[in-house]
Amino acid sequence: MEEKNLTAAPETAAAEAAPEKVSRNFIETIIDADLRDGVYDRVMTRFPPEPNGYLHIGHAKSILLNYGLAQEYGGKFNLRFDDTNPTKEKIEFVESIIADVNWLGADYEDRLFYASDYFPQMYECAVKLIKKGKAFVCDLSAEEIRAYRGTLTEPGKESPYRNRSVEENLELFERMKNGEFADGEKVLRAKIDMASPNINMRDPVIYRVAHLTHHNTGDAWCIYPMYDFAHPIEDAVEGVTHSICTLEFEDHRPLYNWVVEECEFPHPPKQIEFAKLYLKNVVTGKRYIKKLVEEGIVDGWDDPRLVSISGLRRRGYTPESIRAFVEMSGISKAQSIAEMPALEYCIREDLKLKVPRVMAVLHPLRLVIDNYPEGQTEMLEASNNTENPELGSRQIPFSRELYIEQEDFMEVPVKKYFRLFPGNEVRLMNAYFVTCTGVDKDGDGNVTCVHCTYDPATRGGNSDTRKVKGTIHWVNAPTAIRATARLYENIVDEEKGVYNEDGSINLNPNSLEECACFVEPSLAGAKAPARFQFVRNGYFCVDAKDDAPDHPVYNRIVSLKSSFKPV
RNA sequence: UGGGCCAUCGCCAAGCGGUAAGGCACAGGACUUUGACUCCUGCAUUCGCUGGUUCGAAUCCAGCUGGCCCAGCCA
Repeated sequence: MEEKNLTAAPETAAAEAAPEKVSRNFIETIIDADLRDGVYDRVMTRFPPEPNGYLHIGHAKSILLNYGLAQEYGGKFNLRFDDTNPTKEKIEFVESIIADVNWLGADYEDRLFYASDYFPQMYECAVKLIKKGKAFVCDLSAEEIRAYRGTLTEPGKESPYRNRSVEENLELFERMKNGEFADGEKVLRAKIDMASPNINMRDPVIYRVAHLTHHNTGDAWCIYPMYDFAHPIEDAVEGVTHSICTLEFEDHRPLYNWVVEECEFPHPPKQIEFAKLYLKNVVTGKRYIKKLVEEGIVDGWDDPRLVSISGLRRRGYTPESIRAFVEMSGISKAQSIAEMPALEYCIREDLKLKVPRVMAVLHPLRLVIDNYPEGQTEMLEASNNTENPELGSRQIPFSRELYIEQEDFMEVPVKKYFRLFPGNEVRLMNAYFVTCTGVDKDGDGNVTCVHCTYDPATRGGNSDTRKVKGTIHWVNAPTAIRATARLYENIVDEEKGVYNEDGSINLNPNSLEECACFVEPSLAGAKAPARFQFVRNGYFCVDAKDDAPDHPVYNRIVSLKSSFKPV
């Protein structure tokens, strides 16, 4: 006890001086040990997408994890397209992936690679295996191979072609390369163990014939390596030290290690698996999103309701907020599902001090200040961000006619309502105290206009004599800019989960509300990706796709939190 | 019922034999020219279960239970 306290004191002092110490994740623990034990003397990671679709939030975790690790250890990070299967890959996807990785800020410097650029090395590795008697050309059909593979509980049977001579295998493999065989006619297989309890080790196919034009290598090849053979070679060739992938590849690790060992790479990379990032009540499946796009339910792969990187970008999320979310979510091997409120917290937190806070009225209601001089307009000063003075202030016009939010007026107030209602006084933010004196109604009894009187002594929103409980925002009617605000909600109906019983997506019919709104004149000319807080409403950004000079369009990134819940 | 992996608060997640960090969410309260922000306060006598080892176990051992992944010439 005594002794512990004596030693604890200086440690505590040191800990206070040092930046806050966050616990290390299991991958960092492994890398620390590797560096300490001299297994590696540097760190190189990589993000290896197949260019067969768009990236989503789950990929962001992998990108930022790999990039972050390289940064942390003063190492290198590569972007590499794992393009070994031309049937699924398109240049369109390589372009979108590059754009997304760049936007996220994962800097691969000049190290943008294509697995297909290593086809010659891979071919040489295959020849080497054949010469070592570790690979053979197999004539079995796909169906036969499947049948010979055995099952999860029964061992497989060896291929009748397993014991071909090295010479014959060499000749046949070369003829495969030369295009003498049709697709599916022959494959090259690793010779490992048909009785292995790990099915990946039962003489896996490592090369197949495919007479196809590849987006990068054109018609140079008609044989293509399989992932399990290609990937370890890609990593080894680039000098990757820690090859980080997701959990479903755990069973492939023995094969990964077999390949690097049999191909005799001097500094073999190490595969480490972590759990993917899933989000609750979110659609990430390619074929589901494809369907939503095709049916016109969403506006393309970058629809702001999707969690594709491009969708998040268009929605107004910042790379910083996504990085914060990924860091907040942590790295482990436990299958996990994060919740949207955590992501929303991250973007609010990021934008809080960074963006101007301005006034916009989403659902307008006219307000007339009857005792304000007709035809007069005055300019009032408003802070751009009350929590960050560096953002300065601006002048906003004020006159007799304004718009306020429909929600901010109730003819018959509910309990604890401290906004505008007949007889009540509120503050118009940055302007004056006003008291509601009455309303105008249309033939159906709907309130069309609220009448108030103002107190000239409260200019700027201050009073020496009294306080008001409510402060509401407004825009000056004559100078307001008409705009469209898109209010997004989850595209999935969260009450019932993502999928219906028939497997279709359980859509939220209210996932998009388009408002004809008014914004204050200071927003004139704002261009994407400009972001703002619309005070009391949420964070918004200029839509990158549909915004036009004569018709501004704003996307709601995220609403503000609210503890006001009328019964 | 072969193999691999996982199991700590509603959701993430530290912890690595010395007596349960932190974040999100949530609930109170203070403050407030945003019912926001900020600030306080609360939120696992307990770590899937059952035994065992130990002075001491979330941490070690054994058995069980539950979940995820694998039988593409996809990645």
